Amino acid sequence: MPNDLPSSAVSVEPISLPKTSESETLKKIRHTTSHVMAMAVQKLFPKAQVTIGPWIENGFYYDFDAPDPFTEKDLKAIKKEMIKIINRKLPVTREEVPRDEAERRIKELGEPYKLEILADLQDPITIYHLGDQWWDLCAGPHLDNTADLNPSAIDLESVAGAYWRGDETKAQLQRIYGTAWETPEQLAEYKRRKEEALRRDHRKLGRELGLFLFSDVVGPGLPLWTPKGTVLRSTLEDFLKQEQLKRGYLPVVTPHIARVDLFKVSGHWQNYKEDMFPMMAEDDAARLAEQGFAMKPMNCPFHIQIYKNELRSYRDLPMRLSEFGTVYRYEQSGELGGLTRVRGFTVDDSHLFVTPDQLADEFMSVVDLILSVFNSLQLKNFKARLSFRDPNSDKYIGSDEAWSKAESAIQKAADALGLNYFLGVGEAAFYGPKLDFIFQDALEREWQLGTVQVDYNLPERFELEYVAEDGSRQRPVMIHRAPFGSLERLVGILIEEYAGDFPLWLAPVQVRLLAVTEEFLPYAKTVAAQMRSLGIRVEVDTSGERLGKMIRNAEKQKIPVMAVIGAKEVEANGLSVRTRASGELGAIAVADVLERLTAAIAQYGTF
RNA sequence: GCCGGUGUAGCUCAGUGGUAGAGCACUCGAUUCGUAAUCGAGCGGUCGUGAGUUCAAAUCUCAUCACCGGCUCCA
Repeated sequence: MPNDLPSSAVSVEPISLPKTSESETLKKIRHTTSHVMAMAVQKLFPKAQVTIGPWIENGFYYDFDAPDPFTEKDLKAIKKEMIKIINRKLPVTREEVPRDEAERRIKELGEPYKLEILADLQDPITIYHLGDQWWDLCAGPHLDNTADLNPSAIDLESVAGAYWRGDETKAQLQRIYGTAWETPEQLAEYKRRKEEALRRDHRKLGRELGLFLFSDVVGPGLPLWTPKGTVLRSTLEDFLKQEQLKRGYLPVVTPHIARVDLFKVSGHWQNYKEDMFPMMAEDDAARLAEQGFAMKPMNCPFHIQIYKNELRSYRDLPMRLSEFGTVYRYEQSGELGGLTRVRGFTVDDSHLFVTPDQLADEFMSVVDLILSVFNSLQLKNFKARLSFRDPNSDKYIGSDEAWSKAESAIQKAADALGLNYFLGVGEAAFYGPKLDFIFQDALEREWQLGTVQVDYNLPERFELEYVAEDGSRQRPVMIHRAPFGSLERLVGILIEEYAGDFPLWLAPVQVRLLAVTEEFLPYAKTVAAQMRSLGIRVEVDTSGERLGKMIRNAEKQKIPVMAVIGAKEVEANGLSVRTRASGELGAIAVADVLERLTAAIAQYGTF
């Protein structure tokens, strides 16, 4: 990397930025700051009603019900008011009050949301006061005095709409996000890291590295893949296809659309219609009769048709049908973003049809595959979530019995594998529970990639069967699974994980050849042809620029291996190799470079 | 879909009512060069789109589209 810092820059103690959950001090600071902010807001906007204002990992927020939405301009005034409050050195005092007393006081203030919160609180009810000016229901903990806050370590970041109790059908509140630290240096470091994260943003890198694009004319959420981006995608596809071949998966191909009737049988039409593109019908009569075609939001109903094509024997099972199937989901406009949330994406989908006896083993071998895929991709930071249904919701198909069976099958397998998981109630698919693998992007937002799902319901709805050993007809169980989740989301996460610096085997361009002057271009082209014939992705820089500029350009494109060619190299039939990771390696014979490159690529290693 | 913000050249951005700018990229010319930017010239924008206000709109107003940060939802 170019070193823009003065070389005299001394190394300083790195500033640590703990998460709120890791620091009692930060918990206090952020609780108290959020109260100070709420007090400031109510001073400036007396009609604003308070609701909740918790700390979050990097700061805090507070939700208000305000007659007019806050704008970013309001934040400045609020911050100013907060500083005044801090400077008044108000003591923060805790008070325990009986429930009816709390109720009386809240009614006196006229804060309906607080009343709702109170109803859910366990005794004892605690109130925190800022001097005698303002109080809020709160479990604490808090600082002792507003003067313990450092105004230079506090910042208000953004405003957003948020629904009361996270429920779309309830009132929309105005949320203000802020952050607060022990020292101004920590705040500065926090902001610096946020900017750094922006540099890893896959949307920015995707454009800079020329991997994918969006076109207003094509439509939102519909990525277009450039030649380089397509190399990435297909390298990932090929990698997984090979892994799956080793494990007995059978590739299939199915169309992008199907009759609506198919989705009625599967339940998508009833339970997933909101997420589907509108039906295509020949005319209004057909539309009314719901006789039309729909883009597929999932691949399962199609694979099921292939299963059903013949009478299956227990000897055929497990049957593992796999497809990189592109699906279309009509996501709400505000949910779209980069490659992590799109409207058309490719699922590395497989559906395993198994006997009940095979379920546990198959499930575990799927998880094994998923973990080995993550390992090959050097993805280490993920969480496993058991995504079960919400018992109070009616958005699921199938019997309670089928659900309990599926959920306990997943939990048992996860336990047997020693997976460190957490429970996500209400996160299940409409047809069955899942084991999901969750990753973070550069901005610490969470995204689900890999998933395994156990499904007793679709086999029921499609009346799937196999002939058992005793000649009886039995119902198979389905496992839906996708290690990548979707190619689009995976590539988005990988770009940010690697900061665009792809490992050699994945890099869209693996080698760039740089001729010191144009007279060495013919030699460069000969070497390039040799590399290409070995399957190495190589480019020759024909720009005629100076070497320094060509290296700079290759570095900016994050090409892992550069090879410089001048008189010495031509003379010795060699290459002067420079890698992004290690810099100049000196002169190496062409034959050796070829051998080392092919070996490194084959082993997912580095040059 | 909802709340807030942003749309000026391929990219990054300046320009707040009076004749559209810079750097990089691109093209051409000169230079033939040894490990992160050679020099010069040129090309390039109905200022997201559509209405409106005004003698005059990139700039003010409204609508609309897209993107960004959240909420909801999700691979």
